[in-house]
Parts: sequence; C-alpha cells; structure tokens
Amino acid sequence: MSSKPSIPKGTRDFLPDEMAKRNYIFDTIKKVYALYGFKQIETPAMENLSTLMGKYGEEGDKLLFKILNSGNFLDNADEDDLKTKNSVKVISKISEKGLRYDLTVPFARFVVQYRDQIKFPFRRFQIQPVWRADRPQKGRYREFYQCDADIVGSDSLLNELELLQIIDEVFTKFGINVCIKLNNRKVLAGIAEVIGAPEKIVDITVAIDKIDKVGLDNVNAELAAKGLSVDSVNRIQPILALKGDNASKINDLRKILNSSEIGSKGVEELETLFNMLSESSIRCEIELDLTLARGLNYYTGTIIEVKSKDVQIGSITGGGRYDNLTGVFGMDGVSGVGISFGADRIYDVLNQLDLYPKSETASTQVIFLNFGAKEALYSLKCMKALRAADIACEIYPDSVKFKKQMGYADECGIPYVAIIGETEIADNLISLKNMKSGEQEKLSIEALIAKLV
RNA sequence: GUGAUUGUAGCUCAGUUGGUUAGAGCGUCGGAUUGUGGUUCCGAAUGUCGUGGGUUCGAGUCCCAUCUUUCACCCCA
Repeated sequence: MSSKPSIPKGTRDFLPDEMAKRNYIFDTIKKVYALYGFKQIETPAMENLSTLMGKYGEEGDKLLFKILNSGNFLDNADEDDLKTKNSVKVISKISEKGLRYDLTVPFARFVVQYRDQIKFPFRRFQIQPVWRADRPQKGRYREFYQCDADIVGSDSLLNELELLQIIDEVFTKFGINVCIKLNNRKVLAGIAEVIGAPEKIVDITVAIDKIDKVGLDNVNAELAAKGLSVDSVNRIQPILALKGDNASKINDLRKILNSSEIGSKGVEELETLFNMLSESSIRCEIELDLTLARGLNYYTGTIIEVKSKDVQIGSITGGGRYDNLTGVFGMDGVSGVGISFGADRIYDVLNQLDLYPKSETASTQVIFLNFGAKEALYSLKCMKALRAADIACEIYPDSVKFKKQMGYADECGIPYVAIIGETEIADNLISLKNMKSGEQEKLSIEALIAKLV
C-alpha cells in the first residue's frame, strides 16, 4: 500500500467498457480496409535500431524508445564514452533494438524482405501500437495505435482516390464531421524553388504549417529567422494569401509555379486528383491547403491530413505518397501511398461527442446463481446447453449470500438471472428472473433457450 | 529538450494566518433481510498527507530537492 502501483507516463489501461469502444473503432476500420481489398499483416513491436534510426529525422531518433541489450550490456560500452557521458555513442553500443515509432518504416522493411512473396501492387493494412518517447499531453500518448493502409508498387493517383474514399467511409460510419486537407510535396518544393531558396524547403514548410496557429506575421518572422532573404519572404506572400475554391487555387498555383518543373508536376497531380474527386461520391469536405506541410521527411507527393470539425485535437488521420521509401533498404523504384488512422484520437473524439452506437449489450446474458455444489453442477449442465445455442452465460463461482449474488448480477448489468435450488431441480425447471422488469417465471431448459436465443 | 501545473482514504475532494487525535461524499465490508438486486436505515474498516531533506516548541499547511499528474512549446497520430 505504501507505493501505489502505476503505469509508465503516457500509457493507459483500458477497462472492459473502454475496450468495447476501442474494438468498435478497430472493427469498423478493419472492415472498410478489407472491403477495399487490403490484406492484414503484423510486424514485431521491436525492430533493429538500424532499421529505425535516421528515418524520422533528428527529432525522431530522440523519440525512439531503445531497448537495452540482454546480459552484461555495459561490456561493450567504451570506457571513455561512459566517463564523458556521451549518451549517443554509449547507446549505439548497449542497445541494438528499439520499439517501433510508426508502422510505415517497418512496413518498408517488410516489403524489401519479402519482395519475392509479395504480389505488387501490394495493398496491406496493419493495426498495431507504436511508441514515441515524447512528453504526453492532450491527445498525445507514448503508446498509441495506428491503423495503416498502404498501397506499394503503383504510382497511380487512383490509389490516392481510394484512400480518400476509405477515409470518407470510415468517418461517415463513425458519424464524425471531418475536413480532409490535401497538399502536395512537389508543390512545396516548387514554391521553395520559385522564391529562390530550394534548399530551405523543410524550414519553409515547417514555418508555413503554423500559419493557422500563430498568424501570418509570425510565420514571416520565422522565415526570416531561418535565413530567408527579404525578397524571398515577399515572394512567398501571394502563395500564403491564396484564397477561393480548390479549382481557382490550383489555377493560381499553376501560374505562380510555371517556371518550376517539379512545382508544375505537383500542380498537375493535384489537378488530376481533384478532378477525380469531383467525379467520386465523397461526402466530406476536401480542401486544398497549401499550409499543410506536415509529414515525415519521406513524403514526396500527395500529403493528406484529416481534422475533426467538432473537436479540437490535432489531426486524427494522416498520410501521403512516398516515392522511394524502400530505397533506404536497398530496393529502388517502389512508390507507395498510405494513410494512418489515429485510433486513440478518434477514441477521444468519439468520447467527447458521445457517438458510440447504443447497443450496449452486456456480454453475459444469463447468470446462474450458486446455491451449493449440487445445484452448481446442475447449473453447469444447463449452461452447456445455453452455450451450445450461442447464449453467453456464467455462474457465480461462490455459494455466498443471495443478496451478494443478485447485487453482482445487477451491478454487471446482466439482464437475466437463473435460479436453481432444490425445488427447481426437483421440478426439472429453471427459475428465470428478468432483472429489468423484476418478473420471474419457471421454464424448462428448452423454453429458456427459445426465450433468449 | 524548454516553460507552467498537480499530488490528502480504493475514487472525487474539504482541511482557517503553521496549533491537540486529518475530515466528508461515493465505494468496500457487516447487519436490519439465512431463496430474491436496484431504494432505505444502522454499524465498521481504511491514511508514512507523493518521497527525501530543511525551518519551527510545533508542518498536511512554509522553504529546497526529487518523483508524479496535467497542460503548452518543439514535433507529431
């Protein structure tokens, strides 16, 4: 009692009620994925650090959970590194495994490793937890689930369209109002090129990503702070100020990015995608958002982000196109595009809006009260028959006071209580009590099954 | 990594400018009621006041450190 048990920062336990809700989320997403022809895979919680390191940028490396080697892990560590507290060098000697940071990089590793067994284009989905060692806060956990779907081995924009349809379908099923934001990394590269600072693309995208949050002036200040010339900052203004519907934004962009080959390619991709979208029956709002710059370093084309319109919680789904993710593992020329539902944030949104379906059926339909060894054995036989008829039932394990057993049934929300005592055994009948109405009747086992099935 | 914030019973929280034996509600357990739950009534148990140090005649209360909680920044689902 002196030290209360606890779990690590940023992790959570899930009680039965919560688990039911989470399964509803996973099942919904899983069904839609399967409907679109995606095949499920799983990969281990831990990967070799060599697989993980360097894939998420410098920040990402810091946020990786590293696993100590087994045994005398300090044996390999260099004395001097230990003395000078050179963590980076020491870690490389004492840890060679880490917890996965996302599902995409392990998937790339998977594709390269099993290329002989995979038929391309390969559509896979994967629903597993990932771990990040950053500070937890609202909507941010250290352990959370991602629900990924990717198509690799095809650069058709049809794949983007299908993924967007999946997003639309899933959120329609959940009843969450969302806005899908789209952008294209090539357009961002084009912008950097046109304003004469192609090497600053990352700084530029990070800065303009914040425009909603901090405002135009602060973005400009950050751009200047990152070393952009006054001229460059000025030239980016018309792009930040783009207004109007998606089609007119694309038209304006085409003119602005005319001189950039990569930019023009990006505009073309966006145009194709939006044309297809207008022919599709997607219900939710889709917006071309040039300030959408997020995305891991590996996105090269389309960038997708989904935001809830009713709850402020950051993005609840993200994704994009990566042209050469498998390249780092020695397999070039495989283009992929994928999305990832953030199950835990969706869970938070669903909770806040109370959008769960009401079918709150308790898992147990009938509980058999326990009057003693003889009665319990008799109950067990009845339960076998019920279970054969697919009726979930349980028996109170201890022969304790009636009141206690009834209280348990009530508390657990079990709709029916079966009472079997001496008289019931003698009559070969079961007393069945409806906990809601309070009514009670004596039934044969057959009649009981017929009533509950 | 930076800046705030929180911590008292299983849970939610009171606790006066520092002053005797730290309280309440809920829950738990027992009883009223040994084959009938939800309501009611009676009774009981439960605390290293996050941890360690310090100031003081005296610390849940003040100071320092540390851990923890929550939130923001960076970054991200």
